[in-house]
Order: sequence, then structure tokens, then C-alpha cells
Amino acid sequence: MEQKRTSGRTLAGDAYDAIRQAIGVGTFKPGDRLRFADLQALCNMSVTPVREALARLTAEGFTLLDDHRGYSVAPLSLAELRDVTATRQLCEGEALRLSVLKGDADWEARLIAAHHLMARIPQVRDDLPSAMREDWEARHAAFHAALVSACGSPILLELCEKLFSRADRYRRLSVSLNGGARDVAGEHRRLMELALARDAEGAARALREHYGQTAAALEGFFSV
Amino acid sequence: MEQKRTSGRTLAGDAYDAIRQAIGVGTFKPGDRLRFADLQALCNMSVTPVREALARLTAEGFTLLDDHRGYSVAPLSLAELRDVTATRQLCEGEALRLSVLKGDADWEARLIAAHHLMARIPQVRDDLPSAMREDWEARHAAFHAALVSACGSPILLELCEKLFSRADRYRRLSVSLNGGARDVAGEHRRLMELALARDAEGAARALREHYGQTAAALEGFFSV
DNA sequence: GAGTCAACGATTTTCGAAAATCCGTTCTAT
DNA sequence: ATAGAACGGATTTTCGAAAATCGTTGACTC
Repeated sequence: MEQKRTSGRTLAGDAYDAIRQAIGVGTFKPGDRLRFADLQALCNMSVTPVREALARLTAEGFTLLDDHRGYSVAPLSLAELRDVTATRQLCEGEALRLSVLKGDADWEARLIAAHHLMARIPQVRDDLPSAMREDWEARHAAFHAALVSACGSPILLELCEKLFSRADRYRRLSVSLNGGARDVAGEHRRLMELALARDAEGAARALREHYGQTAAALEGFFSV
Repeated sequence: MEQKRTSGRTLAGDAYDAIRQAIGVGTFKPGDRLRFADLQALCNMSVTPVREALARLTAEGFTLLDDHRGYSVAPLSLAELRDVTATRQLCEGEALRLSVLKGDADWEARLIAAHHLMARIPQVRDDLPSAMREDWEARHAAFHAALVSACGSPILLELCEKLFSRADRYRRLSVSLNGGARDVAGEHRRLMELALARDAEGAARALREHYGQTAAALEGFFSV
């Protein structure tokens, strides 16, 4: 029998991508229960790879597992937004500081390249086609990854990556709520400039503020 | 058919515990390939729960997954020891600082209780029966968890917990190499005293030093 | 009428076998 | 002799169904 491989090298990998995206675009909403029957229908596969995908998603905080009662989409909350923000400020701030101290010319080149790719796409707004928005998200993630990529600590990097994805669901809210109010592009450019100028403390501070602003823009959403 | 439940509420949970312990005590050594046939024999169950256990272990850094080539025990290295240590110093240091600032009387009581339970067991040494050593490990983990438990950040707490387990394999080496040379009990008591005296910065600094010493004691092991 | 408990339905969890994949070896053609 | 295709064994990955579990419904008792 022939299997179709969309992206990953195993069905479990494909299921991970599919479910993660379905959660991202709101097909499954925070708190929703995730029944295996539905997920199998979505992914066109048996229960085993779906189960493995959910195990990974749970490890990264996207879903919750209740023994013998199945998986559900992790809820969004103001408390978690603040928590994610604070932890990112700690981890990514330090990672950026180290990266600025240790980065070589190669790192500078990666950073400039990543920024350029991101800056070429117009400011994110609600009315953009979703494909373009996905594209911007990917480039945005690549830029932030480039910033910290020279920190020299694989474990810290992995933490940053996971926290970045965990903040992803909140970031999407931020975009649709707060279209063009902030000068996000300017913040990013400033981050790059501080990093290239080897101002480690300044860059770390700017990154923490950058995340603080994103969080602040969302506080209102939860008080409704 | 009747299933035996040793600890967890699902077989996958039991498998997680069994494999984690087997790695801990050295049944499977760093770099070893983990074949499903062996693990099924070890755990007395089918492939499905074993696979789920490995997915969790991989998320926590105990094992590695190579698509279509299976799982293996993550290797130990000097580089990873330094990396884990630095990241723990960052995360747990901050968590402890916050905990000292925010902790209430309840937290103080938990901390004192956890310290007492740990201090009642004689200094860890190589020649202790392994059951007692496991017991000490558990109480040691509980003490460190109590230290940071009032930090108010569930995500940071989860990070600390995972980093603590990840350091566990190295800590075991430390115990068998460096039996009574350090005054570990003294370091722990001092940590508690600083925390109870509400010296947030001092406690955080002491914790970072505590981890630094553990790492230093192990450096030699890898240069052989 | 309130409370207990057994049986049912929905769902998760696990099983055992089939399918797919990888790696090393052999075979073939140049 | 060597590069490359192709077979075979070992192993992972996936499937489809069976078993176990949870929450609920509804009958029965006090």
C-alpha cells in the first residue's frame, strides 16, 4: 500500500504538523477535547501515529493529557501569557546576551540575512492572505532564532525554541488584535543593530522589552 | 485479561518509569541503541506503550530518536554537563530568587520539612544499599523542588524539574566518584538558611555555586 | 425523595501482526 | 576491479481490532 508523505519522514511527524496547525488556525479551540476519531479523520491515518504526535505536542505544552480521558487543547490564559513572557525574557534574554558576546562574522551574516528576508514582507496585518502570514511567521521565527543562534548552549537554544512556539498562539492573537499600532519592524531592526554593535546588555534589554510590549498589547484581550 | 499496574495509571507510564530507571542504573549505557524487542521484554508489554514512553523520554533529553532507525540512550559528555549546569544556574537561580521574594509561611514550612527529611538520611556514599540511595535521591529532589516552589511561575518550575532530571545521570556519577569529599549537607543547610533569611540574591548565588561545584567535581571524569 | 450500585456507551489504551524502511551484502555490468 | 543495482534480514513504524477504563444512565433500596 502506498502512503503519502506530505512533509515529515514519518506519519507521526506529519500528524504533529497537521494537529499543530489545526490548533494554530483555530480548528480546535483552547479547552477543546481532542478525540482520536476526529484526529484520525483529519490526518487520514491510524491511531498510533496520532498518539505519538499528541505525546510530542503535550511535551511542548500545546495539549494536555488526562490519563484514560484523553487529550485536550491547552487553554490560553492571562496567567500563562505572563508566565511565558517572563520565562522567555529570562531565557532568550540570556541567550541573546551570550550570542552577542560569542557570535562571529558568520553569525552576523546569518542575522543580517534573516532580517532582510523578514523585512521584505510587508507589515503583518489581519487582512493579509493567510499563506503570506504563515510566511511572515516563519521568517519572524527564523530571525529570532538567528539572534540567539550563537549562544553556544544547545539546551538553552532548545528551550528558547520551545518557548517561542508556546508563545506562538498568543502572538497570533496579538497580530489580529493590534494590527499596525506598534512599530514591530522598527523594534526588530533596533534589535539587530544593537546585536551587531555588540551591545550585549542593551540587546538583551531590548529583547525583553520587545516581549513585554507584545504581552502588554494582549492583556486587554483577557480582561473582556 | 488482568494487567499489573506497578506505579502509574497506564502501562505507558510504567514503561516510562522502568526505562528511565534502567538508564539510570546503567542497564542501558549512553549511546546504546534501544531495541523495541529488548524493551518489550523488560517491561512485559506490547510495542505501543513502550513507544509512548520513549517519546516522553526523548522530549526530556534522555533518549534520542533517529527516524526509521529507532531510539538510543543520549550520550553523556563534558559539553552537555557544562551546558546543563549553566542552564540550571540560569533557570533555577532565578526561580529561587523569585521564590525567596514571594514565598509565604507555608513555603517556609515546606522547605524546612523537606530539608529535615533529607538530612535524616546519612551522607550519600557509594557503598550504601541502592534502595537507600534511591530514597536519598528522591528526598534531595524534593528539597530542591521545595526551594523553588514559591516562584509563582509554573513554566519555569517545569523547566527546573526537567533540567533537574536531566542532570540526574551526571549527579549519579558525581556520587560514586566523589563520595564524601564535599560537604554537600552543609551546602544544603546553607541554602535553606539563606532562603529563610530572605536573602534572595545570596540564596541564588549559593545555588549557582552549588551546581558549579557538582559540575567541577565531574570535569575530571571526562578528561580520562 | 435521596442515595447506591450495576450495566451500558463512548473513548482511550493496548495488543499482535502486517507493512515500510534501513543497512549490509551479493550480484552484475562496465 | 569498481560502481551501482538489487536482494535479504533486522528493525521500526503503522494498522485494525480487542481490551480496559471512565462517566452516565437508570433501576433498586432505604
